[in-house]
Amino acid sequence: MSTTGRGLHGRVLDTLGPAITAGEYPPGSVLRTDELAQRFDVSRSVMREAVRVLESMHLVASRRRVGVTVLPEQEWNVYDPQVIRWRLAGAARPRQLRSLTVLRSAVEPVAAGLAARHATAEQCAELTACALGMVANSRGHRLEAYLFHDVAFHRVILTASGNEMFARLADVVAEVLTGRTQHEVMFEDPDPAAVTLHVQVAEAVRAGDAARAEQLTREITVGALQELDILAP
Amino acid sequence: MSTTGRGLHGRVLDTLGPAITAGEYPPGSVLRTDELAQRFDVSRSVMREAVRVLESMHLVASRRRVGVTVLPEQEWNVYDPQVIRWRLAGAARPRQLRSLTVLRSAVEPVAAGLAARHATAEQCAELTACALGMVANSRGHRLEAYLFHDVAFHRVILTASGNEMFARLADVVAEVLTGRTQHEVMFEDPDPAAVTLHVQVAEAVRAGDAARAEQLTREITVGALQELDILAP
DNA sequence: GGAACCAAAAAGTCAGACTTATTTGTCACA
DNA sequence: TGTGACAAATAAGTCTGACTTTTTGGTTCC
Repeated sequence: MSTTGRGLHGRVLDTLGPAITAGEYPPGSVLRTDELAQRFDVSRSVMREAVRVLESMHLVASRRRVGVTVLPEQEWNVYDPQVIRWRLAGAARPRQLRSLTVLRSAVEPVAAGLAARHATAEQCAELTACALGMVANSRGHRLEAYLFHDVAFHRVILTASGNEMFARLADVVAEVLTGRTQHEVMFEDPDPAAVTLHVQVAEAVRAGDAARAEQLTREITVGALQELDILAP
Repeated sequence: MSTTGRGLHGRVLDTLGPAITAGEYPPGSVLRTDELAQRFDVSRSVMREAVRVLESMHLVASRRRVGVTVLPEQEWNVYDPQVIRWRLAGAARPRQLRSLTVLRSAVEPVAAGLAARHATAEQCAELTACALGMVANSRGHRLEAYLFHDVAFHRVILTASGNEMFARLADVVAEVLTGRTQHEVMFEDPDPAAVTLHVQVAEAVRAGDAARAEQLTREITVGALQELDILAP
């Protein structure tokens, strides 16, 4: 499913990346390239490539005569899909899921508003199809099929916004939605109110009603926040 | 000021990164590692490290027997600070500035709302100081000092939100604000209404009035959108 | 006690030989 | 004529060993 895997250096990253993002090496820890190369049984060149990638993610900094230093969390490129995946796979998963859901609550309503202005006829059709698919699978433990349409729905919204920054969050949102279904609400049918909201958003986008699309999407994301007990008291 | 520079591979990236993000090599273009190494007069190991970094940014994909293929724009990690810097430095600057401003308009109001709930007394004080600094430099062509406080203001809002994803956008917002001043409005004094809004946001955050902080910040970002002729008709 | 100097350590760089996967082209066979 | 298997070419991938450069920390001398 996930990650690079391509090449030896990718194999090393699959182990080292999750370890670092899991906080296994506290910030300030010093690693030595040669020792790592030995530990992973690869040549120094391969290990150097792996370190370079970690460095470009700001997970570590390499300094002469010192070694490879693990950087504090606030330095990390937390928008790097790879980093996000590593963190979602580790103990930081709940916190990562929360921060991503808050990000969603900021981005998706605005994206929906823009989609209402910029969506093509084709995108409107696809959006409606997704909403209908959600309705059709909203009862009777058809969570897998429901999730499929839910993910597709949000992906269309984000790409139809016409903003590349929003569009690039589609994969992240997909993983949040998938993760939520697979952990919290796995056994219950989805909230009927949420399903209705999706249908209404599709309508609003089709009608070109930006304000309404934004407001309705805001209600959807508020629901997502409440699921995680992130409330506005 | 900017970029890595550290090491030979960094030097290579300083040239290759901007070239690729500028679209100098159309998507699908094939580069060969050996040829690049020759062109930049570095060893293959160094060039491989550079390619690995570009690969982790999803700017290129390396495949055996084929070469290093330039990926289409929609694959790029557009949230990577390095990529953002490269694009801001090139011909794509206006478009990049626009998409980032739209992102700001989505994120900052929500961040301000969260800041109103989570900001410490110290952060509130700093925010007020920033707002006052803006007022003090809002007249008489003191744009540099004004910008300094403006940048600091937005940085405090984003970090005080308590959300790591928002906090990591502080540098990006800083560059947008700086870029805007250095190009568009360089010679005019800032809009008095905008200055007032900043003061009011600081007040709202201090008072813990999340809804008001969010609404006022929304007005600020709407102004930023209007400056770039991104309107809501 | 401070400044200059020296030695060690670890990353950085390079060159060359070798391996492996993938593509493309060719040839034989149906 | 089309199709499948096989062979050759190609470029990335890997490994090794020697060398360079920077930085740090200690030591010595004034």
